[in-house]
Amino acid sequence: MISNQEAAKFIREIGEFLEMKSIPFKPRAYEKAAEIIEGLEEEIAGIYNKGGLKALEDMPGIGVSIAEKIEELIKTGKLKYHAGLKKTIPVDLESFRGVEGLGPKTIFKLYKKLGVKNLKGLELVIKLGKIAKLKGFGQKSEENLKKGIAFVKKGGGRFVLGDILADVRQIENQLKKLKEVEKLIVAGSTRRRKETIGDVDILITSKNPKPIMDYFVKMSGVVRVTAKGVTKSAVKLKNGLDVDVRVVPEESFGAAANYFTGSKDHNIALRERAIKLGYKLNEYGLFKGEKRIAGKTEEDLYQALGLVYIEPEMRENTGEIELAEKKKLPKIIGYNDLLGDLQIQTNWSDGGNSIEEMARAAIKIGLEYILITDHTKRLAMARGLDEKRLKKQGEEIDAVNARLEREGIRFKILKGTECDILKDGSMDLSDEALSKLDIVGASVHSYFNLTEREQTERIKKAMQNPNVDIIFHPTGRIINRRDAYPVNMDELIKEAKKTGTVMEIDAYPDRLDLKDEYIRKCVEAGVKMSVSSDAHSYVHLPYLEYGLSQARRGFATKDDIINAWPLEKMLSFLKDGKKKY
DNA sequence: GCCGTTTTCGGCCCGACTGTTTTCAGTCG
Repeated sequence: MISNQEAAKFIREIGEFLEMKSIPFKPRAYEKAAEIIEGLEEEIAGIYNKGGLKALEDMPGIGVSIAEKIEELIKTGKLKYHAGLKKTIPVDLESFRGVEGLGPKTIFKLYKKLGVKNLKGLELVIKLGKIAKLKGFGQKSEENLKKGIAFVKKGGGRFVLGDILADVRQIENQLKKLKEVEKLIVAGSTRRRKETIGDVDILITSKNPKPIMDYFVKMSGVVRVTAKGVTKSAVKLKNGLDVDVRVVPEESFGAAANYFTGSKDHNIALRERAIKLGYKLNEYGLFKGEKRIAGKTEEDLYQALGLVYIEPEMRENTGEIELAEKKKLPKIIGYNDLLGDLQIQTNWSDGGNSIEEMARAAIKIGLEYILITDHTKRLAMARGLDEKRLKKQGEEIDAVNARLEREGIRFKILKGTECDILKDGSMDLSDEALSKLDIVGASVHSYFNLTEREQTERIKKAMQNPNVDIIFHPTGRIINRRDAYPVNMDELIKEAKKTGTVMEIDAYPDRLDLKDEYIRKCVEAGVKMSVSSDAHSYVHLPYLEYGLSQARRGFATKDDIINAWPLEKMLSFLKDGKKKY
């Protein structure tokens, strides 16, 4: 059966072929449809099997013509229209994907003039020095293509937010020190807190932008200047990160902030809304004819469009605009709302610090409680605890709690575990040992290659254990390194609801597991979640911020996140939830 | 090709920058 990715690829390529032929408007329609298909959570083949052509046509951006093409793809795995186009222009579009500055028109020109059909062919003609001699091309175009190819081959270049946010904040602070800089924000996917970001967009207001641009392109760490103008410059840093700076007039700051924060889909939806209301929206403001009616702040902009303010993390055009229109946007959890951290490893297993060190670090960042969750014996590599050592650890926790109390510190260390879920769904520790803990977390660390059915049953069985309170990092993915294990999340969420089990949002920067779309599903299903750092050292505690970003992207409120609740409320919720089951 | 509070035809987001041109096409966000 054809996957959403594959179907989207066919549709997108049709758009690109039509673009090569300079056919107006159709390319956009195909591109849009491809994006819709790619973004679907459900399998398109499943949608078709359930509801037929009609169900496809009912999707936004997909009409009769594209629906029929999808039908053909699902039924035959092939698409005649696509094949016909590819026959007349036999280029491997996929191979060029991601090369900067190389769009359909250029690919077409290279094919017609030089017979280039794929990336390899392009590399060859570059080597032969044929590009620069082509009409419309020059030395620079050849250089840029070369660099673009090298970059793609190096691995695409999306950065894990948590890996580069510190660098970004440093640049931010450097620029803020310039006296010409008035207002400054980091916009783009960084502001939306996407789990990975492609580049960084910085927005500045200034009456005298030239010195800012001069400074920016010479900042330490800059290896290449890709654009330098009066209002826009762009550089590449040593670590491969692209950073753009834009200078905008003060009165346009809100509109520009909105525009450069994106997402692109959110912006397009806002612009279409503006047009419907008889306005025009661009990065300089909201205009009625020639007159600017809003755009100094984002708040006034949304208001003028008849919307309540939408937090950056929610701006993905996945329903937030409709909710804002009806004033039904949820009040998402804030960055200071956590009272505890429910996943912390110590030097009892593979952590770097003692229980007391972790506790004192948590106190310092304002938390009121933590749960100690060292690994269990199956993870021998991590010096996992058996029942005996777990009992001993409990004694140490009691001792540290007593010490803190004597010092008059209001703080509680809870006894817990990150218990391995074994292959058959049973627990790595005895029920007796688990029942003595305050909170039990359970997680998968082995047999990632089970079938979806087996993996789903395995985790469901863990949820059915009356001692298990939270499923840690429920999908096991590591961003940029390892995909989630195959598992049916809808079924797990249903089972979590049924059994009163909490799902974790692991805040470790390359985990962020659950991801935003699953968080939203939990919110909708009324399944509670925890946001935890998974800290293996006290320096990891600030990772909670990334978990909160993810929770906000998933529309979670304080009410959805149990460690935003006072200790007693949280503990009694966990007890009751499992008892009912 | 898609869409609809200007609806079943006639619009489709919009501006900056680059590299090549010598007024603009292509790409990007």
